[in-house]
Amino acid sequence: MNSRKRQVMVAAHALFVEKGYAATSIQDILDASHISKGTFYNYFSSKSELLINILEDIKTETKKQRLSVLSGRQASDLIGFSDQLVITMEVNKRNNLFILFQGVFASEEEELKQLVKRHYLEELKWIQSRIIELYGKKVKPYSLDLSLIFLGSVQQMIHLFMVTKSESIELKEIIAYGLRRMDGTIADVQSSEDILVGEWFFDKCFPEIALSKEHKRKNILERINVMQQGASPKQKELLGFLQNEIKVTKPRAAVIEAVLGVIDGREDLADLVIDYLHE
Amino acid sequence: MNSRKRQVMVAAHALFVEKGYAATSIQDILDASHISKGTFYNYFSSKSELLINILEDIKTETKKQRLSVLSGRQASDLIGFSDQLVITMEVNKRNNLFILFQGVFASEEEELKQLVKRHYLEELKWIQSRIIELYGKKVKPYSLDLSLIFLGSVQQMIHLFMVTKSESIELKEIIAYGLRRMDGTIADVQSSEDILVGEWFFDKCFPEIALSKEHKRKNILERINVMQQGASPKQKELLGFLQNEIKVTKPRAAVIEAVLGVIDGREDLADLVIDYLHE
DNA sequence: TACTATTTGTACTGCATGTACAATTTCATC
DNA sequence: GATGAAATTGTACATGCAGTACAAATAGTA
Repeated sequence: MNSRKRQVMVAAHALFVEKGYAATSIQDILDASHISKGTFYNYFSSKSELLINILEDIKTETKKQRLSVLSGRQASDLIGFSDQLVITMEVNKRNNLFILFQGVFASEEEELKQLVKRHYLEELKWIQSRIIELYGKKVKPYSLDLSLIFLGSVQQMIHLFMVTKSESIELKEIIAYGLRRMDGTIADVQSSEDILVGEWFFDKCFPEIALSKEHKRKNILERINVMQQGASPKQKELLGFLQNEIKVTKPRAAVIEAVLGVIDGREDLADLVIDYLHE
Repeated sequence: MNSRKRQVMVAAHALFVEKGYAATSIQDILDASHISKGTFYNYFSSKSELLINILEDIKTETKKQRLSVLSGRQASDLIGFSDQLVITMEVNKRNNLFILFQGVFASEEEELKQLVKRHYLEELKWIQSRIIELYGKKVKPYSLDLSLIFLGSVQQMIHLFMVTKSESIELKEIIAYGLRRMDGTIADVQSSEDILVGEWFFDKCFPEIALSKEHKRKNILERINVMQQGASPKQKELLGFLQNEIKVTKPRAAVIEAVLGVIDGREDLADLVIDYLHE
């Protein structure tokens, strides 16, 4: 990316984190990044568009880190999930995203609001899919409820600690506590068969956010990429085959299932692929 | 209150709910309430002070409604708690408080931020004390954790429905679901003796928010007031005695306990009073 | 009616976003 | 090193907002 543009984004990012979005005027950004107003409006049509750029940067950075945490581990590894959550929350904290999002949500910039909304729904969807991967298909009917309870609890706790400026408790502990509660809650909702939102909420209300076929495929390919890191040549060959076959218009389901049968740590992948093929 | 001031507050309140705080300019308020700028600044030193006035109105209104819901019922009545929560959340929704608070939190008005912070901590504290009343002293060590989980889950669900503009689920259902989960969670944390925040968090971090002696006394007097509605003359006499005795510098504990022994629905009150006397 | 308090209208300051554009600098290419 | 296109700058300008100041008009009251 253009170095001037990057320069502005870095300076603005720092200012937003330090003083907040609303409190940072464009003049502040011009001063901090040593550029003129004209140049600024060459690259960004407004302060809010600048923020959109920054947020998208953060988003892709988070996604990358989350995937790298998982490399070499199974998708059904609880520690892996916990680490992913810690990383996510740390990024949020480091970038003051809680405050930033709150400000955006109350602002009048429609585009920004949409971005934050979409980001929220995607994060929720991600937690939901990870919960299914971790706890198995039996929790599927309760997966969205569980996600809401988990995310809500954790965020509420973080919020309390931020409000009281209390540094005594670590993100890691909060998330670990939330995950411990998850076990109890799963047993609870399963035994009572108690459902509030239902697993298909997204598909009904927001088809564009729901895991579309493309979305699922991308997911699978990403997962395969992660699995390939450090795999044996034989495993790599199998994974490579899957990668190509998935992309084909009419994947040969029987062959794929056979290949899946001899892949190490296939369980999570198999679930995803079978779900994908059967749609 | 001065009718002009009220007139401004009503108009501004409507505008804030409709368009949001940030999006409402003072000029909008002047137009809507048909007053001049001069008059506005006679009554309020700024837009944020106006909002503070409105929020305080809403707060006292909520408190009043919450108490009236409880009249004629025991404090340990789960339905009563549920109704109180529904009322609270309905007020929040009607006044767009979620959005309003978010905006405030991201703004630069220190006084407003403090108000919202305090309000949040007080609400949390209220939920905590109600949970103890409802589920007994045995949940005390877990009461703050439970409050955070409950409030977080419910808010997260409401947030999801607001973001997706889905009207299909009622506040009442959400709260009922949250309370059903509470039972499971209580069993869970009790059997594992798992504590994250600890019951004394407020006392350690925020002594001014914690239930001070005065605060507790006020609480008891309010509760007695509620109990007096519709009570028999005899009961009223007993309650009236308590009301006076509590206010005294050195309340006669033995007498109070004797009187408590013959009051209908004394259990909750007795807990509060004994806790108050033993401090 | 006369006195007082409230209310109004208007004009002003200061700061913010955003536009327009001519003047200047930078930089690759010849 | 000269040249021309592209990037960058500085400046002036339009607009809208919060908040101040104050003289003039109005309403309420005794």
